[in-house]
Amino acid sequence: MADEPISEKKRPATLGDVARLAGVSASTVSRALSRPDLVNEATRERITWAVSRLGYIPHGAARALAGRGHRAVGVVIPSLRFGVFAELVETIQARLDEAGFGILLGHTGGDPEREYEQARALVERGVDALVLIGNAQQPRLLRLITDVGVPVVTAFDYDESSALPCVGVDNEAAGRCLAEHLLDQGYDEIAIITQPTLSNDRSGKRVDGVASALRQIGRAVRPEFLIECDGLAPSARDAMGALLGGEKRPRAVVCFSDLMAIAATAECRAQGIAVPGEIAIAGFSGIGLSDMVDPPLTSVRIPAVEIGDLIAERLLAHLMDRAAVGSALVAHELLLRESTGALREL
Amino acid sequence: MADEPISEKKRPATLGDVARLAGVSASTVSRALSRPDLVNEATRERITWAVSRLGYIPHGAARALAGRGHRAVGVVIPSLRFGVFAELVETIQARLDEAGFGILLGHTGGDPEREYEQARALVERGVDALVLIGNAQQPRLLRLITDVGVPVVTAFDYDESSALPCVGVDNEAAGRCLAEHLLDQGYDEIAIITQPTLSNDRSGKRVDGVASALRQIGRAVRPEFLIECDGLAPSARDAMGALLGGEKRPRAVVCFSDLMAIAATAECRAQGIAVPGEIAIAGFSGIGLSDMVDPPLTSVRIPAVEIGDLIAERLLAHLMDRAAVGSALVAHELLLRESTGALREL
DNA sequence: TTGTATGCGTTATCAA
DNA sequence: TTGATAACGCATACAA
Repeated sequence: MADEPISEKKRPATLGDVARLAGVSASTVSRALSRPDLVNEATRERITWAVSRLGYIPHGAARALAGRGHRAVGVVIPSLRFGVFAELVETIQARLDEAGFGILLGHTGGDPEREYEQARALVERGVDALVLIGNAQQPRLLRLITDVGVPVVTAFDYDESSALPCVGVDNEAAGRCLAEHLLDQGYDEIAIITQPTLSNDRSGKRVDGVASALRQIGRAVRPEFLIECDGLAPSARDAMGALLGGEKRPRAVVCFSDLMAIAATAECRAQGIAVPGEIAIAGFSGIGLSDMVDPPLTSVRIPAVEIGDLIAERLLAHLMDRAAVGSALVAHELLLRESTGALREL
Repeated sequence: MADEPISEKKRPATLGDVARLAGVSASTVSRALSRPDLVNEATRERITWAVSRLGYIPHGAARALAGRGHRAVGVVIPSLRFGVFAELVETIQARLDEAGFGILLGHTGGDPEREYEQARALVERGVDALVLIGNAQQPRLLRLITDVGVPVVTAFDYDESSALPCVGVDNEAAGRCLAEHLLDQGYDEIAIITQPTLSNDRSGKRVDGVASALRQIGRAVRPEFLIECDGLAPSARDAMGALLGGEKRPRAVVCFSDLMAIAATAECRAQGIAVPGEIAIAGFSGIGLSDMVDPPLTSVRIPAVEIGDLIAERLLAHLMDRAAVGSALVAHELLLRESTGALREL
C-alpha cells in the first residue's frame, strides 16, 4: 500500500512490466497467459502473482494487431426497440461471450443507407464477423463484404437464393399460414399493418404470403388495406384508425409485430369495436406479452433465441475452426389465441 | 477489372498500399485522412482516389495502438429484454455514433459477479469509457475502475453519495410518489412485485420509497406483500397468483416494471378480479405499451432516452474535451391512468 | 507541405 | 522451457 508510488496508476501495466516483476521475458509472460501448459509450473506461478500484483490487463488492440483477431463480431439491427432484435442481440452476445468474443452494435432505424454505414464502421473497428438482418442488403454493402472478406450471417429471413448465409424463418410461408388461419375462421377481408416494405424484406415477403393465401380463394389484398407505419405503437394505432375510418372495413387485421397488434387492439377498444367479435387482430413475433393482453393475441412466433443461438454457433465454428457457414431454416409457429377467435355469428 | 490479380483480395489494403499507389509517404496519407486541411489539394485528391481505388479501410486496432484511443465505450446492462435498457443502449449508441464512437455490450442477467466480469472484459477490449446500471457496484469492480482509470457513468439511479458519477432518477422518491398516489386513491394495503432487491439497488430504493409513504400513515409493507421474481412476465404472473392466493389480499400492487404489471393484470383477469375495481395495479418505466393495454396502466415513467442522451453527452465531453463528468438527476413522471382509478365503492 | 523515424503492446518464429 | 527479435498498421514528433 504505502510503498506504492502515489501517482503510478496513470499508465496501465503492460506485459513488459509483468515480465520485469516476475523476472522473466515478455514472451514467457505472453505464453503463460495464452497457453499455460507450455510454461514451467514455478515460473507460471511467479507470473500469475505478478499479474495480479500489477492488476495487469491485456491490451486488446495490441493483441488484435499482433494477429490474434479482434475477438468481436458486429451486429447491425434496425432498432433495439423491437423485442425480437433485443432478444437476438442478447442471445448472440451471451453465446459469443462464452468463447471470449464481444459484440459491437449498430442501429439502422430501418434505413439501408445507415445499414451500409454502420456495417462499414464496424468493419473498420475490426470485427471478425458481421450479423445483419434480412436478405435485402444494398449491392455496395455486399461488395464491401466480399472486398474485406468478412464472414457474415443474416438473421430472421431464410432465403435459399440469398447471397449471404442466413438463419431465419420462411416469411412468405409465415404470412400465408397466418392468413390461411384467418380465412379458415371466416375472415375474408384481410388488412395489413406493416413497417415499410421497401426497406424491410421480411415484411415484404409476409405481405406476399398473405396475398398468396388470398389468391387461393380468388381474392387479393385491397390497396387501401395495406398500410405502412414506422412500427411503433402510436403510428400503428393511427394506422388502425385509418382502417376503421375507411369506406369499407376489414374483417381481420394482420400486424407484422405484436407491438403494432396491441396498439391496433387499443384503437378498436377505444372505438368500441369488439375484438375478435367484429374484427380479428393478429400479430407477429410472439413476444412474451402477447398472451398477457386482452384479448390474448394470435401471433406467428419468430424464434429469435433459436436464431441467435444458431448464428452464434455458426459464427464460432467458423471463427474458431474455420468451418464453412451455411444457412438454416427455422420453423415459425402459429400461436392461436383469442384475438382471432371464431367470427361472431351476425 | 481484368487487370486485377485474381486472388489479391485476401490481404486488406493498408496505409502503405495507398501511399504507394498515390506516390506519397504513409504519413501523408495518414494526415490526409485525419486532418485533410494539412495536406495539399492535389495530393489529397490523389490520395482519396487511391483510397477508393483500393477500398482501403483503416485498421481500428492499429489506430488504437498508435494512441488514438479505441473510440468505443462499453455498456453493461442486466438484460436487453427489459425495454428501458434497450432504449438506453440504443440512445447511447446513436449519440456516440455521431462522434465516431462504437459501443460494446455486456449482459449481467442481474448478477453482480457477471457485472464485474463483463466490465472487465470490456476494459480488456479497450473501451474508452464504461456505462453501468445503478449504484451498487461490487467493491472489486470499483477498484478495477480506479485502477485502470477508465471513466464511468452509471445510469438510472441518482444517488448523491455515489462513488461514480450517475445519471438517473431518485428511485426512492419515485416509489414514494407512486405509493402516495395509491394511498390518495384509498388503497391502503399495498403489495410489491419486484426483481431481487439484493442485486438491484433501484428496486431496493423503490421499496424504501413505498415503505416510507406507508410509514407516513402509520403503516408498513407486510412481509408477505413483498414478492420477488425474475422480472419476466411468467414469474410476475405467478407472483400475482401468490398474492391473490394469500390469506389477506392487497388492495393495490406496485410492480417495478410495466411488463410485470401487465402480467399481474393478466392474472387478475384470469381470476375474474376487477382492475382497478378490486385491486389497483401500477407499473414502472412507462414503456410505449402501457397506455395501450386494458386497463391503461398507471406507471412511473423513467426517461431512458433522456438519461441516455445525458450520459452520451457527458461521455463525449470527457472523451473529446477532457471535461469532468458529473452526476445529473432527471425527473421521473407519474403517469396516471385507469389501472389505479378510484377504488370502487363497496 | 511532405517524408523519416520511432513507438504503441502483443504474438509468433526462431534459437538457445 | 525460455528468450531475443521481428512483425502487425498506424500516428506522431521531428526533420527536410
